[in-house]
Amino acid sequence: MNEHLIKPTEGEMEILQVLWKKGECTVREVFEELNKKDIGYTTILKIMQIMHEKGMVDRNTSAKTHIYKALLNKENTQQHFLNKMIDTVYNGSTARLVMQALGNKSASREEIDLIKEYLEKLEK
Amino acid sequence: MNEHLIKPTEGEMEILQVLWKKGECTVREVFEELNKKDIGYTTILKIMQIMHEKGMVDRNTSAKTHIYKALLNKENTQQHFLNKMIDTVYNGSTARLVMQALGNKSASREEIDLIKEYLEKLEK
DNA sequence: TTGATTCTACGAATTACTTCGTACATTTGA
DNA sequence: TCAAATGTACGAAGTAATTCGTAGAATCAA
Repeated sequence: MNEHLIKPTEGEMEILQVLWKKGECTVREVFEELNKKDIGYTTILKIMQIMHEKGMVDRNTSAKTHIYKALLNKENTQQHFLNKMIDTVYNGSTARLVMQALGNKSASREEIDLIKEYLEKLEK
Repeated sequence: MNEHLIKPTEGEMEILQVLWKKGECTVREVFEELNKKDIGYTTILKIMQIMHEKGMVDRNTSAKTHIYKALLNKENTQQHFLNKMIDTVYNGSTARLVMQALGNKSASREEIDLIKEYLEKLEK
């Protein structure tokens, strides 16, 4: 797999999130999902066209309004970013990353329980 | 604190890693530490100069060879990247990130034990 | 002392992402 | 039917990071 296929930019990543969540989308749907930021419709369109050129998304152009679909696998893509981050930000230490993630306020009680369960399963 | 102060680029991050690890460094030391990649000496120099303009590093210019030192706090900076990643890559779920990190081959037995200990401590 | 080395500074080229205006086609609905 | 709305395509400008060549100063070593 080509490198660039699994290296979406930040903007591409936001669009991928929407595609992963909703399955298939028009540009307008993505635009509306993201419209917290003030960013133009044609900007989203352009990025999605570029993603198509790069092979990150598939699109159905049989109707006037094109329907887009992610071609990148969510888990692989996340893993890619995770590995890169462990490498460049945590100097290769998964444990450092995990502990920092757990230590911050963003990990709730439920999340921590979830993780403990997961660890028990990993044991076996 | 200005936004850009805690948003090093990828290249800047690699240099910060070295500065955090070694404390104080000349450009040449950073260059040598990173020289796995084939990247020129003046490139590193330039980035470090830009980091200085941005206020990310301090430098002592009393001698011909300048000595650089990180001004960014390691933990804050890592936290910043982590939060951003949880947000843009894991849709806000810390647990998803942690479990994926634990599930991959990069988490060794020892690292997992370390994390379990850490969780026990968190309990109290 | 003087030639080689090492260093900084500067500037320019390159690359890549983002952003949006505009043109033009299609669809819709009054 | 025809004006408004909605859509795509295209190109160009803006922004930021990376890369390195070259010039000139300082240092070093024979």
